[in-house]
Amino acid sequence: MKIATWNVNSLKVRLPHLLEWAGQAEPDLLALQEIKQENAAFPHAELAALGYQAVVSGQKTYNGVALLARAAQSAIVTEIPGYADLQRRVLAATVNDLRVINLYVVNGQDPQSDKFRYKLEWLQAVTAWIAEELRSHPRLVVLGDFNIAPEDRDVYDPESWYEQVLCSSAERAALQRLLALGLHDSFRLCHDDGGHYSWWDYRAAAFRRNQGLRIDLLLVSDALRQRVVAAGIDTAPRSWERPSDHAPAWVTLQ
DNA sequence: ATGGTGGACGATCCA
Repeated sequence: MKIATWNVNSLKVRLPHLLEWAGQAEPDLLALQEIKQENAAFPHAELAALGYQAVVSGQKTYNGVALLARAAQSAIVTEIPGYADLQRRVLAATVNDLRVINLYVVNGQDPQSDKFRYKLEWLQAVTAWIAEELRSHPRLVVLGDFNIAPEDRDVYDPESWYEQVLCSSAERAALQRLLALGLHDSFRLCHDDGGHYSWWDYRAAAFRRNQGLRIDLLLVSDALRQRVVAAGIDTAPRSWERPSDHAPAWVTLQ
């Protein structure tokens, strides 16, 4: 089973890339972030033609997440329990024998900003929710745009990113608290080296120079760890015309 | 060089 995540940065603009990539890569399950459109605008028909059924938590202008799957999805959750949030950033579903949680983690802008406080508060609420989900769903995948590079080896220039947003110790500690629930970064179960990134700034020719960060993650629970066969990031779509600033990341499970 | 680009939307906000 192949599972993937992709921040498409506007599904309206990126639908041709999505159809092209999904048609080639053939994931069984694909989590999307930053679709930036309302549920009513979602391109169900185009994706159904590729064999996908979608569940959507859309929002106009900003945010918005979706889950595409070849199999039926059930027990849909679009809110973090007990945490009032107008921003559409989470989507959970049960697919086959897996529980899947799609996250578009708050960016945070700058460690001194109000948005950063929101990021940490949001991560705390999500972690509490996932702890609860794990109790009833031991076979859990948490995937999405985490807006956190877990370690310096996930950053092209750690010195210039030191204590900057996406890399700060406060964010990394929050991610570690999530992982400590019994989740594993599937990419790191398969690869030890640096230089692998999933996001490159649109500016300063960052992709051409491979100046990126690995911030799009697929976490698997203890019960799924032994089923991980391979993991990777498909950088090709980032080189296509008018790309998302993120590349799709994936994991295959036995 | 304290910038640069891109999406949404229609002046800035967000990333």
